[in-house]
Amino acid sequence: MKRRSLDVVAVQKKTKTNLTTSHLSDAYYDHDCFKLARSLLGKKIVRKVNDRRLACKIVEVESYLANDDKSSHSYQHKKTKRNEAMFMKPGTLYVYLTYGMYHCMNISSKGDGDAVLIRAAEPMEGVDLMLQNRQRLSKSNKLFDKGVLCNGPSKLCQALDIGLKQNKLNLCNSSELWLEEFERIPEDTIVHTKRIGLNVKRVGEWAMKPLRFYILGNGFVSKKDYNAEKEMAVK
DNA sequence: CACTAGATTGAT
DNA sequence: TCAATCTAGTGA
Repeated sequence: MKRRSLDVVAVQKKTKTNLTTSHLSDAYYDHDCFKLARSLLGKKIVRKVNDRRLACKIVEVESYLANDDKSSHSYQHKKTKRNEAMFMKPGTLYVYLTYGMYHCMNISSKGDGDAVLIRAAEPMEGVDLMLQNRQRLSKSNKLFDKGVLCNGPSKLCQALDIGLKQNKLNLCNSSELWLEEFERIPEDTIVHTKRIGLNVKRVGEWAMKPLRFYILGNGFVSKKDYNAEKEMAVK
């Protein structure tokens, strides 16, 4: 009896050690929503299913704020059953169902109710399995290629098989989903532009705010803003 | 309770 | 340009 409990402790210690070497830490996520959003670009999302490792590089994100941002689920810090994860500690995953059939994944940042939507990623590891997931979860009969695997928030969730089961998951200590350091993205190669899919009539000025960030020149972004890119070239 | 619109995707 | 598909949010 005594012997067995010691073994359990040993296993836990070993797991913890492994986690600290690869997982981005609590401290990493504890930054305001703008700063975290931009720093997420170039990081690697790692998903483990049935001992298979899937991974992709984050190339596009958006910030959603809890104050006056009418487009945010946490608008005016309103907490509901759906958006609870946005108010949990930085590094908590917020997954929600949209249009009755798709999922989107966000990461809670510092700031009560603020979160970052992961909009697109570049497939890196386990591409075959990601293709299978997409093929299985989408209704399409067509065969997908690598280019359209993760170039949208719900496509990404399909490719990584992320749904409501993963809502409220802690990215700092989960063995099924976490972030790793990967590539440093220089500030001057980050495009700042308005967010996608917002109803201007309903959201007002917040629909125009530059709260979408993506890696300049990356081919796995969901939608490029050539005007914003041109503006950058001038500077 | 009835009704509406949505942080999307894929087909026409 | 439009349908799929369903729930949170709103208002009676």
